[in-house]
Amino acid sequence: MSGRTVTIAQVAKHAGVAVSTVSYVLSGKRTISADTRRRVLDSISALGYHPNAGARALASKRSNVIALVLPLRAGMHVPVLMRFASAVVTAARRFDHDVLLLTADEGPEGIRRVAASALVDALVLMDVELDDRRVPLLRELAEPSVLIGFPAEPAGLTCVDLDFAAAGARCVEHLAERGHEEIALLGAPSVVYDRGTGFATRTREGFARALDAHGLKGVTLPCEETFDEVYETVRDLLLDRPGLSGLVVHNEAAVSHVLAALRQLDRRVPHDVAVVAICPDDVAERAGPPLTSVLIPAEEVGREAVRLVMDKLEGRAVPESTLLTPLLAVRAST
Amino acid sequence: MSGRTVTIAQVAKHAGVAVSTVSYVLSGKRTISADTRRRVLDSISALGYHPNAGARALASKRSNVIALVLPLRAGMHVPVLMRFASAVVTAARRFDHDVLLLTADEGPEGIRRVAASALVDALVLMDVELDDRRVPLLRELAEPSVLIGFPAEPAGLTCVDLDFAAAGARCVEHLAERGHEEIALLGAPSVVYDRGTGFATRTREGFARALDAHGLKGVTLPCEETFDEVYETVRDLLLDRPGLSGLVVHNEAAVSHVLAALRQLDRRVPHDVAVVAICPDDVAERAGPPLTSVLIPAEEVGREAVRLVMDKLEGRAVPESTLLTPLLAVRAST
DNA sequence: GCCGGTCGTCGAAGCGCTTCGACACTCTCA
DNA sequence: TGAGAGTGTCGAAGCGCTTCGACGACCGGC
Repeated sequence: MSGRTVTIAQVAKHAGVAVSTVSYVLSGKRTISADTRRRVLDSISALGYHPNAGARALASKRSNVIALVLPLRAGMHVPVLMRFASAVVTAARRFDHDVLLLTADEGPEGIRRVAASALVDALVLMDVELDDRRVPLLRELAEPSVLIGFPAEPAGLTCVDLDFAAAGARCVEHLAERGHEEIALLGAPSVVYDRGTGFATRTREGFARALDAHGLKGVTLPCEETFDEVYETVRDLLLDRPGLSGLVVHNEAAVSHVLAALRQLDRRVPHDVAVVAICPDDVAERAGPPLTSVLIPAEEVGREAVRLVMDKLEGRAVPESTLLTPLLAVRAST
Repeated sequence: MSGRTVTIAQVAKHAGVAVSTVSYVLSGKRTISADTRRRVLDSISALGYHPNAGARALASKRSNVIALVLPLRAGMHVPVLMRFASAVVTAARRFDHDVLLLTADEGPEGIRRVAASALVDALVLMDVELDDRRVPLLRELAEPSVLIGFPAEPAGLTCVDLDFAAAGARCVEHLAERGHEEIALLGAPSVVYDRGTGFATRTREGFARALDAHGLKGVTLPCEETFDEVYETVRDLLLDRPGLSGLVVHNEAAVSHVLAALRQLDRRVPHDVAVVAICPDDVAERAGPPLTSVLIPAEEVGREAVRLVMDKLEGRAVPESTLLTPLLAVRAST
C-alpha cells in the first residue's frame, strides 16, 4: 500500500494515538478502551502494518524464534525428520513463533552462536544420540531447550520421544495374541547400534523383555539396507529357525526389501510369516501387502516438543521425560 | 564467561577504543590499523562477544536470515526435500546467513509476514508448481527470491532446477546406446501430472522427444506407489509390449516395487529388462540390483539457489533460469 | 464536595548496533 | 614549508520497538 515499510509511528499518527498505545493494543499488556483499540486495529490493517522483528527483539529481548537443530548424522531417518520439522514449524506458529533451521555442520558452535546473538529464544534438537556432543553445551546455555530423543544422561534436560521400548513390546504382544511362538526383530543397520543410537537400542530391549514376558522364542538382528544384504539375512534367518512365523521390522529403508525377499523365498505374508513394522504410516500403507505397524508419531512428537519449550520459556515447570505411547494399526500383514 | 550478554560497548571499553571502531573491525567497512584490529579481536574473544542479531538487523536493515519455504504439498519427495533444506542451510552459512523454515500451512500470508517484518532478507521456495499461488506475491515483494522448480510463467522470476527434460533424454540415450529398441517411462502418480507439477511433465517431454530423435518405440505411463498397483502396471506393460526391454523409472517411492514386480514376473535385471532410475543416489545404490541412475543433485540445487539469492541481495544481475545438467551413473541394472 | 483509586493514555528513555560527518594525524609534492 | 590528500579513530544520531512512570478523567464513598 504505502511507500515501503510502515512503522508503528505511522500507525499511531493515522489512528491519532501515541506510539505506546499502539504497542499496548498489540501486546495486550495494558487495558485499552474498546473504541481506541478498534481505531488502532483499523489503522493497522489500512496501512498494512507489520511490526519490525529486529526492533521488537531488541526492545523486548525476545526474538520469537526457536531454533530447530538437525541431527548430527542424516542417517536413515530422513522422511521422518521432515515430518518432525514440519510439525515443529506448524506448532511453533501456533505460539506465534518462527523456526530457524540449523544443521550439524557448524557443530555445537552454531548453537552457541544463535543463542548468544539472541537470534533465538529457545532450541529444539532432533534425533539426539546417546552420546551427543551438543548436550553439554545445552546445560550451560541460558536459553531453554528440548531434545527429541534421549542422551545417555538425561538428568536436568527435557526430552521427548516415542516410547520405543513400549513399541517393541507392543509388536511382540500383537504377535503373541495371534498365536505366534517364535519371532524375530530386524532392526537398524549394525552401525546404528554401534554408535549407540537410543531408539534402536530401546526398541530391542523392549522387544526382548516382552519376549520373556510372553514366553516366546526369538532373536533380534541388525539389518542392513541393500536388497542383497536383506535377502541374505532373511534367508539365513528362515533357515536357522524353521519354527519362525513372525517378523518385526524396525527399519524403514529395509521394509520393502524384506517383503520382496519373503516373496522370493516363497513365503506368503501373512500366511507363512506375519510381519509388523515400526515405521511411518505411509510406508506401511504403501507396502505390498499393507503392513500392520506401530507408527512413529512424528507430528505428535514435534508438537509436544514445541509445547514443552514454550512452557519453559514461560517459566513453567515441565517433566524431564515425556514418552509418547505407541499405537498399533492392524493391516493385512498379520 | 562474564555475567550474561556481552555488548559491543563492553568490548570497546575492554579494548580501549570507541564503539564504532569495534563495529568497523567487525564489518571491515573502514580501514582500521592492524594494531587496533588485533586488540579489538582479542577483547572480543576474551569476553566471548556475539553481536546481538536484533540490534544489528534494526540498525543495518539486514537480518542476515533467508527464508526457506517448504512445498505446498509434502508429496512424494520427502527425502530429497530434506537434502535441499540441508544444502540450503549449509550454503547460507557460508554467506554468513541463517535460514528460517516456513511451511505452507500459513499460505502466502506467511511469506508476506516474514518479509514485511524484516525477519528475512530474501526467500528460497522449494518445489514450485506450475500454477503456484505463492508466485504472484513474490512479484510484488521488495525482497529478492529464488524458486526451486519452474512455474508456468517464470518471466521476471529467478528459477533453478535440474534439467528434467535433459534427464529424461539422457536415460533414453543411454538405453539406445545399449541397443534397446522399445522402452517405457514409469513416472509419477497420475495425480502429480494432473496438478501440473513441472518436473514430472518436463521429464516426460524430454523422454518423448529423445525417443523420436533416436527412432525408438516407447510409451510413458504414470505410476502409483503401492506395490499392487505397481505390479499391475508392470505386468500389463510387459504383456502389451513383448518387445520392451528397457524401463526408465522416475518415481522414488515406486523404484523398489518395480524391481520386486520384475522379480516376481521372472524378468531378470538387466538381462531381460534394463532399468534406469531418476532418483537420489542412495536409493539407487540401495536397490537390488544397484540401479543405473540419473541423480537428483539436491545439494547442488540448494547451493545454486543460495548463490543466486545472495547475488540478488548484492544487487548483481542473475539469469532468470538456471538448469543443472543431469549426470548419469552407470550401475548394475543396465 | 473532597479524597483515594482505577482506568486509559501519553511521553520519554532505552535496547545494542551501524553509519555519517568530523577531526587529528601523517604523507606527499610543489 | 604549506596545501592537499589520505588514514585511522571518535562521537552522536538514529533504526523501530517496548516499557516505565506520570498524569488527567472519572468513579464511588463518606
